[in-house]
Amino acid sequence: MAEDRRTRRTRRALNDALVGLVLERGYAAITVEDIAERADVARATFYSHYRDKDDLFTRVAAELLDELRERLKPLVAENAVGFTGKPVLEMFRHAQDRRDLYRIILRGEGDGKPLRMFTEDFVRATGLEFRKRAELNGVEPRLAPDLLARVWVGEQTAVLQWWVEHDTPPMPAEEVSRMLLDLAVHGRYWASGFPAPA
Amino acid sequence: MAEDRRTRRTRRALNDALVGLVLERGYAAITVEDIAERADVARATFYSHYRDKDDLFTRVAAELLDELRERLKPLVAENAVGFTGKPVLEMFRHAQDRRDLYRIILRGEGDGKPLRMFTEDFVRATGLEFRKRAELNGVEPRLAPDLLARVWVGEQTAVLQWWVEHDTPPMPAEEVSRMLLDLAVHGRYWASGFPAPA
DNA sequence: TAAATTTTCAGACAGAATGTTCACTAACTC
DNA sequence: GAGTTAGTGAACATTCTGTCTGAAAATTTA
Repeated sequence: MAEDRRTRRTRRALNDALVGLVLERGYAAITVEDIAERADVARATFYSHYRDKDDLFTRVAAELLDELRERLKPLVAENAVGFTGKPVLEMFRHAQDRRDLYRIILRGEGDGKPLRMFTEDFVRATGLEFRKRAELNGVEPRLAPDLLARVWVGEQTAVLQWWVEHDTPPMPAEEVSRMLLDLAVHGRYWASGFPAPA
Repeated sequence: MAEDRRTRRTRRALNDALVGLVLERGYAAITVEDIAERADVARATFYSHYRDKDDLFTRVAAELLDELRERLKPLVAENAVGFTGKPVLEMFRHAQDRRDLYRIILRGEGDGKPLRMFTEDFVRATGLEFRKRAELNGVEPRLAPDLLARVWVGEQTAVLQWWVEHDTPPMPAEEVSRMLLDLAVHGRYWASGFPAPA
């Protein structure tokens, strides 16, 4: 028995209503009533699907994360040797496709809970990757992989946020991900045009 | 006429109560009643000082920012030529002194509003600094200063958050700020132990 | 110290949003 | 077409909000 068409429809409508409203008015300013109204659904129906506003937002964010993981999976497996920009680029593309949702999550709406989910997940995966890579290539990291992962994730989310907040993209996904990679590889002196010190 | 001692006392009590409660239960879970109770103040008194919960949090965060700016001021003026780690170190020290407040802000409590204030302010100052420095030294940035500022702020806040979330600091302020600086200067290949590619 | 000013207090109030329940109707699956 | 499941709308108690009292307490000022 496949999922009932009605539940699919109302869930979808509620998800969309949430994202739209949060984008317009901010998470704190909207009520369950508002969401139900925009979705054209009775308020009681909302509660038969989600415990509360938070529950809805959390699930929407979790689904986005699943979607992202799914898109990244084939790319991370492939390049276990060196750093390539492929996963980074794919994330920017994903953000382009689902810009509204990325926006509100990266803004820290919902008391930052969805953003924390996103970040923590990201840090975990990155840290793992860094450690694996160091071991595989027999190199000794000069900095703790955990710290390195935080920094890398921090950079990426900062730029991602900046990028999605523009109504019209300030540069294509390819360009911004290339810049980010160059910066990570060469460091800030390189990027700012200064000659590197001793 | 100096400020009435009573207002100083109750404001202080309300500020502390807010920070403590948010740390324990999260911003969304606490009510004005809770804050007033912990501060041992009538609820009506709360409203004679602040418009609502948000207003209180916003002002507390703004005061922290002022405090930080005050501590940073002498350090940024002095080193207009090269990059030194002094302002970074000072920020970590400030975070150490006011750890609880830093924690809740960096967690994105209060729908991320205080965090956005923090970040935006930081980005603005950093961007300005970058531009000034490039001009002063007659170098041509390879990346837009704005983007560079975002990245730098993203790195710093990510590490800062990681650092304050430990009950006992994982490393002293001096060490973490030095690491961060090394990383920014030399880039990720250097940090991870890989030989830099062409 | 006394008078004048300001702040705090406790309680009451209407309004808004929450989360639950229920009997009924509509839509869907098989 | 029969049987099952989901959505409806209305009602309900509860909680929190923000505002407003008049009286009591603490403070500043003279």
